[in-house]
Amino acid sequence: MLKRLSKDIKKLNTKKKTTIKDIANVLNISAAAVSKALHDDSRISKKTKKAVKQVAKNLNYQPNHLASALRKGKSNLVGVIVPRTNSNFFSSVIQNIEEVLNKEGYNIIITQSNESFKKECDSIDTLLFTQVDGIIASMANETIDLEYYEKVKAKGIPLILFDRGENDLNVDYIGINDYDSSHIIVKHLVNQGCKRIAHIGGYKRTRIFNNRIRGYIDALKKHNLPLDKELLIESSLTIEDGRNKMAQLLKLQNRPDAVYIASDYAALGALQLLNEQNIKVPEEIALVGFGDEPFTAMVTPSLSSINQHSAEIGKQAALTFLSYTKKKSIKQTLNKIILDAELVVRESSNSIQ
Amino acid sequence: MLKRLSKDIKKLNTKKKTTIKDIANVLNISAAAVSKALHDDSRISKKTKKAVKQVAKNLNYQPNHLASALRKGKSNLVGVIVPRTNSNFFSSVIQNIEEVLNKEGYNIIITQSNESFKKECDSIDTLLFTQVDGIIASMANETIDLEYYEKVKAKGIPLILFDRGENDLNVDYIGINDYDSSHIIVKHLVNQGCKRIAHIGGYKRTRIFNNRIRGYIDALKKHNLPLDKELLIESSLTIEDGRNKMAQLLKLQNRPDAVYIASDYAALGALQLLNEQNIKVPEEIALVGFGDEPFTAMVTPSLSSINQHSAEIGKQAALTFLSYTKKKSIKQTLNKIILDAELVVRESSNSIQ
DNA sequence: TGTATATGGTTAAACGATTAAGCAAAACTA
DNA sequence: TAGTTTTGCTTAATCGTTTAACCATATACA
Repeated sequence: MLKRLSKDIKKLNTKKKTTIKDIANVLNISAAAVSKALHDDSRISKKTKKAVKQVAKNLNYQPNHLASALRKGKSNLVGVIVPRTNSNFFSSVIQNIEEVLNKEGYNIIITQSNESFKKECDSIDTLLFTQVDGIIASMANETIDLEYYEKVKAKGIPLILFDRGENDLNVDYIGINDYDSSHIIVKHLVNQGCKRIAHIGGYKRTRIFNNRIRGYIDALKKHNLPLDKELLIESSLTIEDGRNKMAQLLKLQNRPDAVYIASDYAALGALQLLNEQNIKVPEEIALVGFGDEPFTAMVTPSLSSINQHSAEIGKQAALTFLSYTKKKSIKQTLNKIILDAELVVRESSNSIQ
Repeated sequence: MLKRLSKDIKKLNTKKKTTIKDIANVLNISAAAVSKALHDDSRISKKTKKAVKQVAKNLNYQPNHLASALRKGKSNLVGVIVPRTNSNFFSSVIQNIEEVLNKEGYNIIITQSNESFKKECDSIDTLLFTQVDGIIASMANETIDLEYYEKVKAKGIPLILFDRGENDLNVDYIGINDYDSSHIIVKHLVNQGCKRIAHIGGYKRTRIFNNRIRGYIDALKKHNLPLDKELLIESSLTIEDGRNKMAQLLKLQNRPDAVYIASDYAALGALQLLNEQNIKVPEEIALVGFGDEPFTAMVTPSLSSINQHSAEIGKQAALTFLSYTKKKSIKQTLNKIILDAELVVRESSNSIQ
């Protein structure tokens, strides 16, 4: 009796969130009925449903997501791990993932690894701790050890990789055809009359960059151009490093007449150096970047680049995750979606204007 | 009996996650004791604690975050809303928020409003639905109606705003001194000998941009410069619009000799146009941007800009949130943290080199 | 020796929503 | 009219963790 009283007092003091129980009390029905009514269960009469929804609105009822998640064993949360968010590619991918998943009642948790392996492992732990229903990730440059991702797989949580991540994990992957992209670029440059085409590529250990390098090498061969090792450089692909590696190329006795750079950011650094040194682009040296970041259209001269279809990658990644939620058994299979990339030709590689 | 059997079979089939109950069973103690042991409760002996932790490790126990969140009434999740993530400022703020909060056991959910009011409202709903313990936000350009934020306040969920968001909501705010920043910039330009200083500003309705505009006007007055309405332009501050508004300024009979632009992105657009038209920066027109994005140091000529202390803003925002978690009663008070901004002088406004 | 105080737990009730199982009343069927 | 089906709910268990309240035993103290 006393207990009940203190409880009632408590109810008066604290603006408690309304629960289905509160609704049930008002209508003198069971909480179960309320739950069912809110979910349009066929076993509840239209009249009751209407009443329940009305009261829910009046009391400003907000379902307790934690409770239903606990009961149902799923959180409706999807974790997204990206190397960084401040590139247009990743933020666009994220935006599209969010758009698709929100419609299906999922929310996303974004974490950035900042290209750090350790931070990436922490992110995975964090996401698992938060009981996400799935993880969509693009790996950090540093990541070679896949143990943490195996952990996710072992838990039976759907894992989808995009862009960075094609590897031996045997999980779904969405990305563009990096090997072909290199072919398209080299062919374009050859058509422009270039004969000494350099490549400032990413780290070979990262599969996508390795594919671009392989594509570059094979494309040279295809066009009967010799492979000059001085013209093939590994880079971290930041703006600064693009600048540095371009400086390295300029020091060569026999300079390249074109440079294909595996990232727009590095290409921007390279372009700035060329501009400063009054080296004419594309006349003296043609330039092609990768990623089609918005600024490529805005710099002078504008940068040719590869459109990675970030929106489509995001959508496909989300849809791939959703396909698992509809299956009964979660058996991860290697399911690669490889999109064709598209070369956007701009001033930096277009001499026939 | 049959029921119990089927349950046991189920246990064999599905790799069920281990719970505190499983640990309790192994050690023949109660689940409550396990819970307490894991939380280093003083009423549990060292011996038991040690045993519990050992078994937990062996069984690869991962606490069910949803269950504890439900029970404790808090999710240990903090929502972060930003206009977009693909600017260095916001991604740096986010990174620092995350760093501080992770240490205290909080995770963050990032959502981007894409400068859309509607998307921002959706984000708020989403975050409330996910039962976040707090929201740290920077408002979209569009946002004038504060009803949704009032909703957050009404629910008693700590709300902290940064950068965009100084307004009448009466909640904590962390930002830089925009008014003073304008003064610093104008003073610097005057010192460089500039006499006709233009300002491409943001939308007046957004308080921070309005403060920059007010600062600009007052600073002109202070230095006995006339205010020419033609030289004060409102802009969306994108790269494209920076270009357009600069074109507008170039059309004037009496061109400015300096332009102070309220965003580095717009400043970049302006700079590109000037470069294309071979207008010398800073000799003919000096340029100062805002935000100190990394690319300002990389463009030619490098752009002078205002350092907004993104890292510090992120840290302070996180710490402000944490201060609420330690208080008993959540009484939101207007608590502004205004950081002094810092002008980084680069080539675009430095004629005395 | 009897009482007080630690010590080291246990029990059981929550948190809020979901859901399998049950059950009464109404409606239909033959 | 008896039996079956449908309708529309209720009951009670459950998700995994936390925590207030309780209890037994050991130790301390006078």
